[in-house]
Amino acid sequence: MESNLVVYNTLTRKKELFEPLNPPFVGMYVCGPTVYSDVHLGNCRTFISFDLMYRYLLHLGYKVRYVRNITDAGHLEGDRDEGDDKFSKKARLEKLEPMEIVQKYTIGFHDVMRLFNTLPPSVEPTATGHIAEQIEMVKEIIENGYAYESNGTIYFDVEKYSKEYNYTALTNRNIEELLANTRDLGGQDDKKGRLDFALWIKAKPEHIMRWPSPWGWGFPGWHIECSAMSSKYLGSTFDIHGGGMDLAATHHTNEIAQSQACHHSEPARYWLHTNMLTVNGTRMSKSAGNGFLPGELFTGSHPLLTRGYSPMTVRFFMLQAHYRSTLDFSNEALEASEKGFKRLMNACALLNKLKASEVTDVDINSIRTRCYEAMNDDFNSPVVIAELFEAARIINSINDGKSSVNAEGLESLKSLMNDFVFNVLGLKEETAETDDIGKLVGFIINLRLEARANKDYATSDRIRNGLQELGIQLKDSKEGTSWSKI
RNA sequence: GGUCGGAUGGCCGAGUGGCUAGGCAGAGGUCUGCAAAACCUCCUACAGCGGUUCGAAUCCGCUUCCGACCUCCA
Repeated sequence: MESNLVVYNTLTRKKELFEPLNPPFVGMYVCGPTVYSDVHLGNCRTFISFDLMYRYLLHLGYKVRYVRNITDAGHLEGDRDEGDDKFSKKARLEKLEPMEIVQKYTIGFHDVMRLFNTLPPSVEPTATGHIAEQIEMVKEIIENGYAYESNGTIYFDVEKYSKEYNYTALTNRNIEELLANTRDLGGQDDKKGRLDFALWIKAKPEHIMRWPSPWGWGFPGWHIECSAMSSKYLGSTFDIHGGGMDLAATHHTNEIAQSQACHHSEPARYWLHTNMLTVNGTRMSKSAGNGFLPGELFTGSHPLLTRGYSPMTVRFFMLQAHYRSTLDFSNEALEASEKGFKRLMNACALLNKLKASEVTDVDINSIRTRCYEAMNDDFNSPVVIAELFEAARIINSINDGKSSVNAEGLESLKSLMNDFVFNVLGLKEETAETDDIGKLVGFIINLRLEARANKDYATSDRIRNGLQELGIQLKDSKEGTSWSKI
């Protein structure tokens, strides 16, 4: 299988031709959410970005196994041995069992992902469902000499590892300086070096989420789950590993170290990182308290919003920016996206009503070519959208009788929009009109038509204005009156 | 402090050596009973200062400002 897809690889800080290990199969692992609270829009952006990539890879004909985990094991709030695990803390606050918390927010996450029209991953493994695999991996890392036990907790020995491997490959930082800082500040915990991180953590008496292990009762460190689950489902080396940029420095760096220490091979060949969603220029995050919840966005209940925006408006808004750029959130930007999205959807709807002519004076194939070029250039969805607006202009122009297409051109226009708007970008029409409403509106339109024929414009306008208030907009043209939801 | 990434027209955002996206907003026009939608036209920007070049928003250097990561976070 041949493709010209080029992706930006964080490992090399360059765009590289994407060549799967075993075409046509592609293995892609994306770090999923920690389900101890509602996902916010920043999380959603990442998953929408990877949904775009997943959809495009599928569109190109790859057989993709897309693995996205659910983190549901009790990781600590801080990096130290002190403090609660997030689930237990939340469980106490909500007076629930930790696994009730997990269930509640997992369902919430899935609901939101469905609203955003993301395709479900092929496998969605949970950390708690793979404790045995994690323990096995920790054992192997110990056997290979890259980890040590200290009071029932197992730490990864970063200093030792960094002598043989490039620990800072993803971030390009100077390991000597990092280690130097480490020793100065050392002293807390039972670690040898402060860069060392826990693979397995001994449970304190108050910890509810705990499992037996060769080192006593405990729970896995945060990073090991992704290493264990990605290698289980995708092999010790797979094609794409993705996640938010904030995970690169710590989580992904440690994942690479664990996998290398265990399997002696790079876990993934292409590391793809999505950029942050910002509010007033600052990163949206759980801890900063500036996170928008999807629900607040859809209903407009967030204090910073003047009104609500639909899931597809938000998806479209996000796809209008490249996944590696930061994207700033504002009312104005959302409003602009909402109008643009409707324009695109209206054009798609019009497409089914167009009639073919004998001649063609529009060029659809070059638009399609440019869409592929854009997607092949590191999934450049904003450029694809720009091209689709050009197609929308053509569709409207044909509808106005100012341009024409032959049957063949009309078909390629239809497949263009179907492929890119719906399949690749994953957008969908939200104003699914039921037959009943359609019949009702049709009946009212006919009544109004009679009024207009009698030049009774007062009645005609009253009907139009009334419908407008109910969210239905009438549009008069030579061919008759059409309508759409506002 | 270290590492990395930014600064694009009224706003949001692509691009990244010559052809100078796109959406929204704004102006004018066509159409229309009037609207709406649509179409056409206009508004043509790249933080500042130097340098390289026939040519730079795009490359190089400096300056200013902003952000992310280095601590849980997509």
